[in-house]
Amino acid sequence: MKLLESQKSILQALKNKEMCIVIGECAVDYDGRAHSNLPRGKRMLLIKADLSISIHENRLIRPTNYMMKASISCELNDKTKTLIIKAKRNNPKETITAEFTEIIDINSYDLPESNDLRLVGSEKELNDALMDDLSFLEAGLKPINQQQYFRTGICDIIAEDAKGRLVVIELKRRQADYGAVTQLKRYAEEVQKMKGVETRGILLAPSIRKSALDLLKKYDLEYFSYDFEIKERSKIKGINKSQMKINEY
Amino acid sequence: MKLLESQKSILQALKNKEMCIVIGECAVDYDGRAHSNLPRGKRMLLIKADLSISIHENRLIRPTNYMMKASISCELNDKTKTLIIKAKRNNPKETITAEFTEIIDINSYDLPESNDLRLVGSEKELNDALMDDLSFLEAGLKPINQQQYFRTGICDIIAEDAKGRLVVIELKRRQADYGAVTQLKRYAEEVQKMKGVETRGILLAPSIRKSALDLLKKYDLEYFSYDFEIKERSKIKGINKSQMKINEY
DNA sequence: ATTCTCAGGTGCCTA
DNA sequence: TAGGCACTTGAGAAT
Repeated sequence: MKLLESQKSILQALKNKEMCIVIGECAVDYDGRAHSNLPRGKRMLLIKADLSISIHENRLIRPTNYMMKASISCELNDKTKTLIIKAKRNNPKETITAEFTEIIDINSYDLPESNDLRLVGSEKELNDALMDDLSFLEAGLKPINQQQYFRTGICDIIAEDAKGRLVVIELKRRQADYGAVTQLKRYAEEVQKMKGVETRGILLAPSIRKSALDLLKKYDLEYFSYDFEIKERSKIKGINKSQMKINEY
Repeated sequence: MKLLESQKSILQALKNKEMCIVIGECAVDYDGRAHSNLPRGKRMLLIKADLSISIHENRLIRPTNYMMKASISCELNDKTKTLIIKAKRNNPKETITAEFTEIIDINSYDLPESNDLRLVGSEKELNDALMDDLSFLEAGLKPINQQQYFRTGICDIIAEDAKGRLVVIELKRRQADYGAVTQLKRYAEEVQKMKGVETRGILLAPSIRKSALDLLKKYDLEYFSYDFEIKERSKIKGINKSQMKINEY
């Protein structure tokens, strides 16, 4: 495929905000937050309407190189007989240079930009489901706040238990790790300090890494496991407190 | 484009391990770790040689739906006059169903699978650069171990300082956050307990979030900032200890 | 196969 | 704009 013709196709696609797919032999350099080099080889370059650009090899889901909200240029180098697609941006300052020695195919498509993926089973949704009925987790538990911003982070749920103690809840949709425990610890401390009231911290997750459980115990926090299912909406099916010997409150 | 013809193209591409790009109007359902639904719309479906599959809208770098190492099938539904591409896998058990009501274009390309991206500036590389000359960080600092596996994680660097104290070093290639501090804290405690020797913990990062620095101080850990540059190899340019008032050792 | 961590993480939201 | 964090995180390395 002629390079001049290719250049015209790409510029046209950019102008029309069409999804543009370039197949060809290229070498790719990236410089910015890191530095990478991809030797000459056959790849697919993808430009989207929002000026995101990515270079895909014939493996993996993630592209080898990528940039969002790029300034994209496409120029011919008459000396080297190559077509050079450059993507640049500031903040962070970075550059992708794809030098095509051969263009195998170019296709552009007018695909309307949309954003209508409906996702069920996110943490946010589980959070809402839990807030609907906290007594499910423990009798007498009443919701106070959700997604409360602290200096040290964002606390999933704050509630009050039957004995009037504050309860900080950190919810995870998958196995809890160290991060989950240290998050909960931070929020529990924050609440304790702010309110000066005895505060419990509960980590709620489908499972927990053994070492994270050790840390949790050390911090005097509690862990409950739970199951959930996802159909039309997320639904919390059951809570199991027996995995951990908890002092009876 | 005829659906029957499309089906043949896709099956052929799968057989030949070609990168296959399908453009068309489709609705996509995902069920597995979560559940998602994408209403009918024009999109690009990408199948690669390693049987990874992804559905891209005309925006963002990441696909709306994706699966790696999938079992991919492609069948006609004569009643609904649709072409159905299904991707399945076990562990985790999940399914993507893309139902095409219209195929706009299909192209397949024989792109050899390769894996030759050379990336400079990874944390691993910076780690190696630092290990080459730890005295750069502090006079008299001697490396003992690198990437040591603990029960609680993997410690970047362990060294011994001029006074014979153990030093645990956590290195970050970008701004240090809570996670970096709690990681370091864990490893420092682990080493302290194992060896029964006074142990210092040093966090080394280009910068640190203010709240993370507060936590670090609370834990009696140290923070040094550093600059690095990435050309052929990563190189640590300088270390600045003055950002924090550190007790003189 | 599980565990663990990095990533040029990306993307979303809110103060 | 920066902070904080979820993500069907993905991807690789080590156990």
